[in-house]
Amino acid sequence: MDLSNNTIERICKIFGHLDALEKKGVDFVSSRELAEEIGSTEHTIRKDISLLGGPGYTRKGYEVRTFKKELGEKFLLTQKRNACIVGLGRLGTALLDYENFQEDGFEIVAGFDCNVNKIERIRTNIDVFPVGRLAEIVRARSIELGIIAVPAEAAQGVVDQLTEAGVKGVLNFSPVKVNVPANIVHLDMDFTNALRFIAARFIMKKNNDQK
Amino acid sequence: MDLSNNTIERICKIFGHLDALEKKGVDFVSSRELAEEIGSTEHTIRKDISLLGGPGYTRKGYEVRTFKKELGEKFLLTQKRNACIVGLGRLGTALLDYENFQEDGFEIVAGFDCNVNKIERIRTNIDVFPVGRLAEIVRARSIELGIIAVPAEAAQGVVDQLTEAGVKGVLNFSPVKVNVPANIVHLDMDFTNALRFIAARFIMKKNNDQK
DNA sequence: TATTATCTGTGAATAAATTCACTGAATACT
DNA sequence: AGTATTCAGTGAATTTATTCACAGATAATA
Repeated sequence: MDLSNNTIERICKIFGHLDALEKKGVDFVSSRELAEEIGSTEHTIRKDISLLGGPGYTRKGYEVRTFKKELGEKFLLTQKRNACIVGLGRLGTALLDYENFQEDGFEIVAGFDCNVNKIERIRTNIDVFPVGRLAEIVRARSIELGIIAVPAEAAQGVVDQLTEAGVKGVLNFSPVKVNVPANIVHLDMDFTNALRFIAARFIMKKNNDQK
Repeated sequence: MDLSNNTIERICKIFGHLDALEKKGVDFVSSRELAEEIGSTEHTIRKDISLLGGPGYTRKGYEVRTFKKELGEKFLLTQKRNACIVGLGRLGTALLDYENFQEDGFEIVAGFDCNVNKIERIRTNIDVFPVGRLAEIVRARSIELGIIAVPAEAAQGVVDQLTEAGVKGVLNFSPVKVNVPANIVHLDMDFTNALRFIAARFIMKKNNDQK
């Protein structure tokens, strides 16, 4: 099984939507509805799902509960995955109690910062530690995912420590590209780039409309 | 000129990297170096750049200063773009003084929240207002970009108000898909989906390695 | 029970994105 | 000088992703 990044991204969105539907008590959902919800086409969705062999029912669509369960078992979040946040500035502390993580199978089990004063001041029910204890805690708590919320200049160092300590994935919020070993998955979320992207898109749209 | 989203995304990353290089005092950069930095190939980069008609020099590459300037003029950030943040919880306030925005041509000129107590308590040099004044302030301050940091259930309503008031782009941090009119550019940044994506990728990677 | 409508699943067709392969040009080196 | 090297630019080839088109199946309808 070899899914493209595009497919994986859509599958993740589908999973989120199935979760919402399940909570609403909806039993079935069609490829058309899913497509509309996640911003794609029914053809693409069906192709994606066909790669997973998911069972769909004529004139009904996919059964929300079993389909979600299947996706969960196949590669998502059957078991809880432990994560940690490194860098407890404004963004890091905001992420520390971002409730949606917990709801969705990800548990933040530790926070780290190099500034001990900051650590003492943080009021949260999540344990916080100095960065010096990172490797130790990552191993002790079976942390699989590292979330980077440190300033640009510190990001690569933190990533190195995390991968050294054995995390399997890194979500990078710092505004620099980080290098990770080939066997580690990582994703950059650069807010400035996101704004640039939006600005660039609407400039282009304007140009095209003028034509 | 009709650039694909992939191309635009790469161009944005290139722009960011050119900015960093300029600050370091580097004069020229090759397609190979850019590719490595943004995680692509030199071929793709050259194709992207050729669509813009950027001038490259034999055995030297692209001149950092002029190339960055060209990109800026073409569609990015020649002039400052005003943005606002709606929702001043932990994430919203963190974004309020995310310094990188200012450095990069985006200026947060207002924050909004429905909870007046919260508004009064915020200590920042950015003006904050009740959501009721959103349309008024968006117009008065020529706000082009809206950044959504409200809870899921409030997101669509805020987006509607923002687009009604005339913003051109929306960056959505809430964990739901929002609908925008066709002429508005928007981008969803769902943290949970990002973690899911990473988890899914590394599960797949593990499966492939076992083969 | 027959008919119609709707939805999946999938091979084929199309479109899009990436990579290749090569030309031309300027620098560096001998 | 002359030669080798490195880099941009670009049409062609290839790969990848999306869309189409239709068969098969079941539910709804009459």
